[in-house]
Amino acid sequence: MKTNTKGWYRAHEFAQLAGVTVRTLHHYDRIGLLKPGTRTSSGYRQYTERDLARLEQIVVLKFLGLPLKEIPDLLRDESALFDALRRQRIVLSEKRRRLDRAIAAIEKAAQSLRSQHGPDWNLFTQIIKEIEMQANSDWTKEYYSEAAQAKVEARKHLWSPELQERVSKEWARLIKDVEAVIGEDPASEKAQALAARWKKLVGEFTGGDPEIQKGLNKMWSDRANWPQEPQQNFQMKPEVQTFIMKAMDCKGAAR
Amino acid sequence: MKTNTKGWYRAHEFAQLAGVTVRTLHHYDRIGLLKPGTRTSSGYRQYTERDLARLEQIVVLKFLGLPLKEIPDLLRDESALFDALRRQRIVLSEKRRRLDRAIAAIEKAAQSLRSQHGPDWNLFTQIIKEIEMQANSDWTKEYYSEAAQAKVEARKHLWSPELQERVSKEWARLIKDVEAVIGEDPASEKAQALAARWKKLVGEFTGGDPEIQKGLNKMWSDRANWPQEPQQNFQMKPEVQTFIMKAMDCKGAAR
DNA sequence: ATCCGCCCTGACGTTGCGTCAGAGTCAAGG
DNA sequence: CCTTGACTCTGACGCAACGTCAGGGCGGAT
Repeated sequence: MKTNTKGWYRAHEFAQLAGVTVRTLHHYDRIGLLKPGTRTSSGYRQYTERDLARLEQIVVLKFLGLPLKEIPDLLRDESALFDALRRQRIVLSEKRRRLDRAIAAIEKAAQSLRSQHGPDWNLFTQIIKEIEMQANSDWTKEYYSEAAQAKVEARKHLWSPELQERVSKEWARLIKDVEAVIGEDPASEKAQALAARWKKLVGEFTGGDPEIQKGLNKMWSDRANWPQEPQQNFQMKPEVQTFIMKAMDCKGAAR
Repeated sequence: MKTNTKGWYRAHEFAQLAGVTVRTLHHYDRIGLLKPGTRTSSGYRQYTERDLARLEQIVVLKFLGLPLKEIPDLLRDESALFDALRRQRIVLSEKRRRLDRAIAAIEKAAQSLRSQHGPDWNLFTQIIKEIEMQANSDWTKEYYSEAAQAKVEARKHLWSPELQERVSKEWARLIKDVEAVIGEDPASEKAQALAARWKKLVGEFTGGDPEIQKGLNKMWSDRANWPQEPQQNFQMKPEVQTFIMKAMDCKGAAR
């Protein structure tokens, strides 16, 4: 270990070794991500070889787009790390798809604008809006934070085909059942039973993650179709949705 | 124009029409990007059909990754818009390349980790660092803001081969000349003449853009090699750089 | 009259540092 | 010994584009 003649690094050299700035080191220190083991009597940070190893790991994970506040956990728990990497791969692919769409939009627009003599905003807007629509058909984008999106994506892959099969069938039956009693009192026992089934299914689908459920509810609150993800289409009439919402509200109020 | 029975939209409906949130409208109002023409006596925003058209344009440009604060200019000046779109395409491609690298990193790492029985941080770190290096060989990333990067990229394409040829030759000569007088007084006339030539060349290379120059200086201040962009290598000894910096400082002080 | 839904204006939170400002420290040169 | 000059430290504000309360009005329907 040629840790320099002193046996430790000062901020500037340490930062250069890892290709970051001194400010970054201060930041990491403050948020507790990387604290130098010791300080001099005058308060100078003393970084060691071990700190360098950790910093390099941090830099790598940051490069992969992982948020700083998750990194401590990931460095402590290997399985969490692998999990995060799997999720992150999916997130990154999705980001790339979005970028591709944006690039395609620019190119298409530029093309049509060159062929015209002047700029045609209508055409321009239309072209890009079309491509935007494609993006929006990816429903998670609208209702989930990036972190939650990752979770959703991760869950998708945890889903065994059988589980998918079962849930989708149950959902179809449930929707049918609801349609049958749609005129009745949302506070009736029948309706309440349906609401309970509904809640349970949502729980299975979301894996009990409150963040994912929140997004789902948000979606239902202004759209009435289910994501057409695998092959199934859980489209339901607005009344079905309204009814269930009411029934669940009753329950909440009756609590 | 079926602008609703009232002839104008309230925040919520207007927002839904354009696929944004009310908060977004407030934001755009505050920053002056999109102000409703009128307000009711009680302060309610009244959006018109024309506002909708503008908002749609804004949404499109935002989708393409353009910063909000540039959008007003772009909507006013068509040539500026085209220019921005050209630059943005380059920026987006570059972003995509970075994403690709990150994805490749994860996949490579995952692969090698699967073949091992346990996780091997060294290997892992190494793999990703390699890929990171590729990214860093793209020098602009380290010293320019995204906006400035776009400008740099744009300039690259404006560079005629002859201009490139000329500048690179001049630069080589200049470096040689500086090496010859390196022991002398940075305030001497000779040195000052060289500093002037230096400044002029930097001006030609950067197109006079202060932001690009700033990045260049930043780079010089902690590294002493020129980007090996086209084929040329403008590597110079640290002393050369130090000397020129001093000479330029003298001039600044003598002002 | 009242209720529900929508509207308003602050104002703080987020992410990862950049960028001063003001002040102390350390090693070398005069 | 004192002065530089190169580093170091700790705040604290800035940025991009809103999200998310909090606290308090408006408007139309019942």
